[in-house]
Amino acid sequence: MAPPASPKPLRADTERTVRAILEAGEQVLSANPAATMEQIAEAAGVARTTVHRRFASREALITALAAWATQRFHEAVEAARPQTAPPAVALYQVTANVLRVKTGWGFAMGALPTDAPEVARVHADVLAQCAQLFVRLRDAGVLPPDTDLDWARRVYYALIHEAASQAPDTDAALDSLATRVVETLLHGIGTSTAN
Amino acid sequence: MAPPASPKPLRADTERTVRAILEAGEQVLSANPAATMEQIAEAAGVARTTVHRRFASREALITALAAWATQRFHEAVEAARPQTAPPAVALYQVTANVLRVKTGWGFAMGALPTDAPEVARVHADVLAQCAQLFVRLRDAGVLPPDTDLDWARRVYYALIHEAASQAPDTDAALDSLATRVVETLLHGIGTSTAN
DNA sequence: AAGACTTGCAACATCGATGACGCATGTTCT
DNA sequence: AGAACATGCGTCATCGATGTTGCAAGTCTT
Repeated sequence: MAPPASPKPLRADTERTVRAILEAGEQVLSANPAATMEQIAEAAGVARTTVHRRFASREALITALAAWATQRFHEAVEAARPQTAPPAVALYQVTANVLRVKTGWGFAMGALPTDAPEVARVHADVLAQCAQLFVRLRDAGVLPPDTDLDWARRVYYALIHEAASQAPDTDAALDSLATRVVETLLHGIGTSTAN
Repeated sequence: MAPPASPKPLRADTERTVRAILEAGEQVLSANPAATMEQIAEAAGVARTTVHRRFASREALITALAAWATQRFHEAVEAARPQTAPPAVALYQVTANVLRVKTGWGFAMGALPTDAPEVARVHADVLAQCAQLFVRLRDAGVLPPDTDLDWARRVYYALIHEAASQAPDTDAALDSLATRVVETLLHGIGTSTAN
């Protein structure tokens, strides 16, 4: 559907519209997965027919949306260099980057059993990088050797998801949130001397 | 809609059907919030018309579903005596009880901005009890004095939600899960000596 | 067993969402 | 400026989901 080299350079006009629709779609659908095309169009500031012109069907929009959101998510992870940076640093960077991007992506990531080929691949890649990062964290001694890495990853996702529910408005707030997520992930919320 | 003393004792027949529909509704809608009445009816093993006979409209079903799930949730919390039991014990008990009940209630709790009067009241009550429990945990020294109680509660919810994604089949598995949730909540997943 | 109630089935009506056009009016690119 | 393209708007067709009703067969209560 979307070859690496775009076959036709879209007109500036069109690209803006497509972006607006995708962003609005993410926004609206995350709030209500059963939202209508009209609601999405309205949120995007375009006519309903325009949405249909750009995306043949509702399903096509959903797929494109998943691909788009996944792409942005992937970029956020990549930018943290999780493979090469010191694992503790990478963990923080990934957290901050993802929190910046994820302003209500709960839809495109969670509620989407997208069976599109490309999306699944990128998604799996992100998952693998995340898993790899946790392995490095364990090997670096940040996590104990007997850590259940699957549980660790899921807790991490859950914390990020929760933290992302309040959108940070400034960079300071973003860093504050990321710090909180990492701290909670590693040390929990109890008194460190307990148990 | 549902006075404390039920005006007419339902026939055994009817009650079974209603329960089946509610359970199926919870199950199906948590998997797909946009599921049709037919899918719910099918999952409940009844005809679609029967669903409409018991619940006037789709909205009525959703509302009843919210009320029902909230009720079960409330019972699970109550049974742990969060106000009187030692806070650490209560935390564990609440966790275990909720995990037992919540086999895919992600729908009725999260995706439901139900504005029904009774539901909202019970929901608020549960929230208050949870908040109160965290206050008691803090006062008991399990949590540090400067704990952000709102963040603590949200992390707790998120962890339970995550843990509930894999339904425990035995009591042992249930306790194992509850332990894991409480441990993670208090100590995180990092090495305890770190930082 | 008899009456009251419930369920399944089939048929029907309705309504909103989806999707497709054509046309007049902007926008963009060259 | 001029060609090419995108958009908004109104219109129309279609389809699936919702909700209703009548009737025959089954289930529960007493």
